[in-house]
Amino acid sequence: METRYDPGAVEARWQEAWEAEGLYAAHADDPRETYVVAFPPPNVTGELHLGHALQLALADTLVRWRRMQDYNVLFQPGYDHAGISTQSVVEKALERDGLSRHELGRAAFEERVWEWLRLYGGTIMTQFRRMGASMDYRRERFTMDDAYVRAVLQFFVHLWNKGYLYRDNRIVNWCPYHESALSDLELDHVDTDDELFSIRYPLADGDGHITIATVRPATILADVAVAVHPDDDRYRDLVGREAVVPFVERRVPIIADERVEPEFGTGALKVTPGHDPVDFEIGRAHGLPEPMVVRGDGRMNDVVPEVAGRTQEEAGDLVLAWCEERGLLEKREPYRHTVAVCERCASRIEPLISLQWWCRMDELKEPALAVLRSSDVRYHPPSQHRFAIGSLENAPDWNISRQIWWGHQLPVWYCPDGHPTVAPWEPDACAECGSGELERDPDVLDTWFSSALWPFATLGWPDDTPDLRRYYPGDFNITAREIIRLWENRMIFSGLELVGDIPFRDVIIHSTVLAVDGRRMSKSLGTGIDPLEPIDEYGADATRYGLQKISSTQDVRFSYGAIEEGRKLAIKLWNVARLILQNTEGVLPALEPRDLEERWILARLDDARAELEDAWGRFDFSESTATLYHLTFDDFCDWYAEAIKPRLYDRDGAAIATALAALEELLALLHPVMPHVTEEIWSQLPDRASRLIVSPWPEEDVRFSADAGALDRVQEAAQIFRRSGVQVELGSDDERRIFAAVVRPERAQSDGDRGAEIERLRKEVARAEGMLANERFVANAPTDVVAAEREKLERYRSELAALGG
RNA sequence: GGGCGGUUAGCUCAGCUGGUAGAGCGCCUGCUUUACACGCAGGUGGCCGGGGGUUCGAGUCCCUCACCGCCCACCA
Repeated sequence: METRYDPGAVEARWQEAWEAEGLYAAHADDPRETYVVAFPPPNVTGELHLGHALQLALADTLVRWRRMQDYNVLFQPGYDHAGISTQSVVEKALERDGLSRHELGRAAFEERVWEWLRLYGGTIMTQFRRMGASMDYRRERFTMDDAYVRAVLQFFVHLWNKGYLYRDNRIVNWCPYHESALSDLELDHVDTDDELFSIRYPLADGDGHITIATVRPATILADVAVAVHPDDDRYRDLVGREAVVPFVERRVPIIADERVEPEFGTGALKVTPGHDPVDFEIGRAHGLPEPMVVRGDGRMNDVVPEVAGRTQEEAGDLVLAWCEERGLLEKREPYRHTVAVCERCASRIEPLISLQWWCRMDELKEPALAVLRSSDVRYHPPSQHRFAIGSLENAPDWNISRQIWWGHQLPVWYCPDGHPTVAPWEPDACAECGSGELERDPDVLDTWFSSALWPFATLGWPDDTPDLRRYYPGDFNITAREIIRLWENRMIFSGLELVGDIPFRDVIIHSTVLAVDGRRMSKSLGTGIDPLEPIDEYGADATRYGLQKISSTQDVRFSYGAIEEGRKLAIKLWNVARLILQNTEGVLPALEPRDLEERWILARLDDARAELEDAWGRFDFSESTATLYHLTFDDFCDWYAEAIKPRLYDRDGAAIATALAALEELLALLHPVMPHVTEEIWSQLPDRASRLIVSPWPEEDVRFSADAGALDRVQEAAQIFRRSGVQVELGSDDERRIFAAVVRPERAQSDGDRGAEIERLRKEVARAEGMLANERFVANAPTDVVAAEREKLERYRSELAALGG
């Protein structure tokens, strides 16, 4: 065995070996109970970031634990085509060659994306392997696989047949560069210096005016109303009258709406439903028209001929000049505010009205709400469960169409009269008028539309496959908090709708890893950390351990300290294995554990196994890492290994046999978290080390932490040591100290320590006496609490007596 | 503005159903020759954010205030 542990070499070797041996392979005909994880497919163009690393560390630990418990585990990897994200990456690559997708055309562009993916896509799977993720890599799935595309289109057809889909004009976040609608999550918000203009709209009947404020004077051309707050006394008598929009000189109503913020500007809002989300809502509520003056490329359309084709700045200047000439420009002032921009290209978002496909949520969400309310599907932690229910209850209709090229093109064809025909493949004729002239809808589906099918489309749905029958529903899913509404809830309702069952029972919402200074990790802030750095520096095992240790709370600061601790743990394990293995020679006879420390460590390992099962069952990784750390350092290395060292040197057969068995068990418990180092050590153990023990539990079983009777026996032993002048401390269940007293009598305390111990016991006795003397305590506290206190007092007194205090 | 979470040792954080505080790192002291200095033994260090309440008893439950953060929605 190497003197020093070198994670890099060991990890690379085992990752290769495991996969070559097919250890991760899942088989539908394997009769053992299944354990299935629906793991978030990363973007196909993505690279490993801390979110992935954390998800992998947690999921892979659970998966390995169950695999060791003889489950038929399915841990399936895959990629998401990530529509806008991928398209943007490829477009940027094209730009470097001086090309745009519009020059290429749709078909050629799609071919470029595929080509790009063949060349550069998929690096993240290599990085998953470096984390030691035990996925069945042969089963890699992609949301653009032929089979998957079929599932997506089938989903659309299904929703259409159920009457859930409709088309409607809605205001969308429009990126003028990508010429596409963006979801709210594809936006960044940046502080921007603008100008705020106060402009007078003359009243149509008679004198006077009403002054509005705007930063986008060009959109004045599309105004259809002026709105004020219904409780705003300043304008109360103006409501119901009309104002004249400058430049276009159109008469528009003055209306009252609660969405107007009276405090802002003059308290009067120009209503532009075509170019502002709030205005759109107001417009809909008041039945206003929805004209638009800005085109998809951000320039002015020809609705107002004077500005046709101009930029918004130019058009705005013309409008302002017009107002100024007529004395309508009341004020212009610097104004700093946040502006939504495209997160890919930083273009300023243009709210535009666009004809979109929508999915009604009212009926679809009910079954999902039912399984959440009944906790058939549970989010962890519970606060996220409540959040998931709340956000599903309030889920608005789902905009499922996107105006980009990379993705699943809508399975909708239009005849010249505009009748839509929905079919999973190209129909021969319009379903409504029979026309054979059909043109496919150019839009593609929202990326999350296909993601919603992930747990079952990856198993072959819509076909009734052996995989689907065997591995659905799954066990758990793990993801980040902000994905709940986008993905989790949608997987649940689509699983119920299409397959008739929940996709998984548990959803683990892991902590958000913040930068060391407590801010969010982001590339733009320069606060991001590449998980490959700690993997290179400390090893994958250490990184897995460190990430789990810090994964308990909602937000957690990244810390190398936790990973450093993981490295220490791996090294410690390595060294204690060296101690045992270096002193093991030849074939050993099967032996019984003989001495107290041997039975003690086996008991500890047994208890630890139960503790881990409990902690992992509750997805409490903070507790599981703490258990493993203390088991290894304190119990196994500091006490047990130190105690048996002399007998190992003497080649004591029983000591060696037990040590090997105990080591093997320790490795098994650590393996789910630190697979590489444990596997490396395990591979060097003599065959079937655990079989060296005939019976780990002799009749005179001593299980300190589990068995109160055993504690009594240890107490007796301790009394004997005391009589021979050895000081021991019997805390209520401080087994390590008992153990120390029993097996290491040479560590007797000095007289000074003894004085301190007497002092401590006196304080304890005084405290217990005080509590028991308190009549209200005795009367009101639960009887077992009082009894426990009496017991403690008894014990402290006897220990004090034994010390001569 | 809405939702959620945090505030415990110098730092990063544990503290399960209430019984007067723990870990790792750091720091201090002492230990280097048959696993490990990437180590061992021991030690220093905390009015558990402020205030109020419930209780015999509150880091733990309730209310409130103050900061900090995350997510979502955002003022034309």
